[in-house]
Amino acid sequence: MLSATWHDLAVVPAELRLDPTLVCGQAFRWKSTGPSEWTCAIFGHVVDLKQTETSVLFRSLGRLSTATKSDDELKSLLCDYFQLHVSLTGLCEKWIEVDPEFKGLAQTQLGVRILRQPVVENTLTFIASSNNNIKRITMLVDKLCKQYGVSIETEKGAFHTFPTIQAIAEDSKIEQTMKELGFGYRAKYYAKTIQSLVQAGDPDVYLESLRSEPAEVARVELMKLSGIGPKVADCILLMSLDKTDAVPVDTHIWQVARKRYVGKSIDPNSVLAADKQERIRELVRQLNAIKSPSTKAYQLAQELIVTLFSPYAGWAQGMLFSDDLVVVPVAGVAKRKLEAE
DNA sequence: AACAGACCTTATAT
DNA sequence: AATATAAGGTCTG
Repeated sequence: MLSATWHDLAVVPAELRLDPTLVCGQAFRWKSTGPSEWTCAIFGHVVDLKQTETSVLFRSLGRLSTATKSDDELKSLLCDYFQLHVSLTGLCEKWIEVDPEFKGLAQTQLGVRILRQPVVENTLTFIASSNNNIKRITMLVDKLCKQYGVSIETEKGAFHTFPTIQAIAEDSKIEQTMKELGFGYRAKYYAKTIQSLVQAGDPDVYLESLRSEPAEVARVELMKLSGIGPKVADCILLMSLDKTDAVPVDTHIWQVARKRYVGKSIDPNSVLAADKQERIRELVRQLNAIKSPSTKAYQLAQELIVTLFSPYAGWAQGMLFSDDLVVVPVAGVAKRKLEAE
């Protein structure tokens, strides 16, 4: 079989670097298939990506009969997925004006973007993320796809699509199946969430309709689903529902916020309005007073990051989070900086 | 409204 | 080698 030819996504490395973007804990299905090469079954295709010195290339290694044949259409799907209409370098410039210390991140984490992922995939994936680690989340998502997804054969082997809600719903014993796959107590969350999504009509239509709702409304709706609390809801808002100011706060981002801003004074040259500067001082004071993680502590960290980096605070969080991870090349497993220290 | 405790499973630390 | 701790939290009481 003749290999498909590469096409150019036309994006410079400063705007998109695949390696950190695809392993920084927002997407869990891209497989490293070569130096600076990544492969995943998505949009009905097995998409192959390759980072070059000047751009990112893509090609389709195979597809479902229902998927588009057009390279241009696939290209526009990928441009949308990587949200290439957003200028990351432009955002970084703004963030540095507010917080000069962001300059370091703008160098080491440049090219780390927030993806715009299919809502169903993101929702189901992040239910597996609670009280869990990236390595096992990756493994579980892979098992989910192999269990309920569709296999597409390629020259690089078989890749499985992310399953539809309907495909999972056909299983009359979801909880039992997923327990056997290793999901543990989260299996019950899935059984419940799948059930309520099916009852709501077309799950894709419903979940995507949340894109046009205000963030607060969508957040409340998401949290009605079993296994989705405030943190996971914020992940879905940010990574699927276009809420660029949604800032998922976990134990690490809370620590990062404390470490970066407690005890630091606001830069005199900051372009932030006076009332925001005052609010930040107050938030930092309160953040300093709370020594252990709690709902309140997380809310403070969240408001602090939003106040600093709005209207794309979630994107700034993405770089803060990625910075807190260090990739161990040998195992290919993401490990925490703080752990290593 | 706020706050413990429990919780599947796996890997790493002690 | 047995045991504790932590992992992108959520649910329950």
